[in-house]
Amino acid sequence: MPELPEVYGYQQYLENTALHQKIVAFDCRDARLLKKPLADFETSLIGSEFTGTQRIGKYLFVKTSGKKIVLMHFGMTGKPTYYKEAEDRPKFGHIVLTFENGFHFAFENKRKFGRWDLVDTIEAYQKEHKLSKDTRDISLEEFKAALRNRKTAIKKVIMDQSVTAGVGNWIADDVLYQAQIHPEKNVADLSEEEIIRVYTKLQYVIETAIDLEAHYEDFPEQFMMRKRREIGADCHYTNGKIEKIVVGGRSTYYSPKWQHL
DNA sequence: CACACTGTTCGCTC
DNA sequence: CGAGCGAACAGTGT
Repeated sequence: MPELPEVYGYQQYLENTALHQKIVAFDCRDARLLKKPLADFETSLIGSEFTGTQRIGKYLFVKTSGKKIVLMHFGMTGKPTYYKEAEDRPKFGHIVLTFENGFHFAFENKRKFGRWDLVDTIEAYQKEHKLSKDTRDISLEEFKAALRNRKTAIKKVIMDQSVTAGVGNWIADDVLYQAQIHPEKNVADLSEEEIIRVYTKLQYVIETAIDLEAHYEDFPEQFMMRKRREIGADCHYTNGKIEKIVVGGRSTYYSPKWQHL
């Protein structure tokens, strides 16, 4: 599920449920979800509180009253759930915190691609992992600079978290559909005007998704989100059909009549 | 049964 | 060193 708009929602959810409460227990069923030893999480979290959040793309940093910042990455199938009764623990709630008031915060992760890490500073993490600025915060000039010297398909480049943080497979397809650019078009062959169009639609698609709380079925009809999983759907802009190809190893939906190479 | 999947990371080549 | 590429990771859903 999570691209930038979903993680934006998870951030709001966490802020509205889990801040400023003493953590009394930390339970993790599968240590593969933890990038640091379990004992480090226990030491850092038990007795502390979450105090605030900062999100960069799909990376959610949760500040604590202790020394460490918790980094939550939801992978492909993650989401948070706040609940009261122990028996309501979600089936895939592999990491669960318990607060002093008895409520729990679960990190659901069906496919176990999600991760929790402990970091000292967000800036250091960002630098070390070459994580770009959040897509909503990147300027046109910064975006242009990040594209310079790249020589591969535009879709791969906008999905690169070191170029702009937050774009995933679905958003990328919609951005290029709205910008009328073929997903396999080489970045080096894009005109200045096309780059501006990509930047503008990147902001547009993400703001639309945030406004609609990432409920893609509620998107206006002209969005590619509405056509996914429906091969051969009608293109909104032409009398052509939507086709599915593979770009950078990911399923890619586009309209050949609308998006030319 | 076979295949697809909203993401990241690693190892390899150039 | 850094870009590009493909595989690997894990488990569920169809």
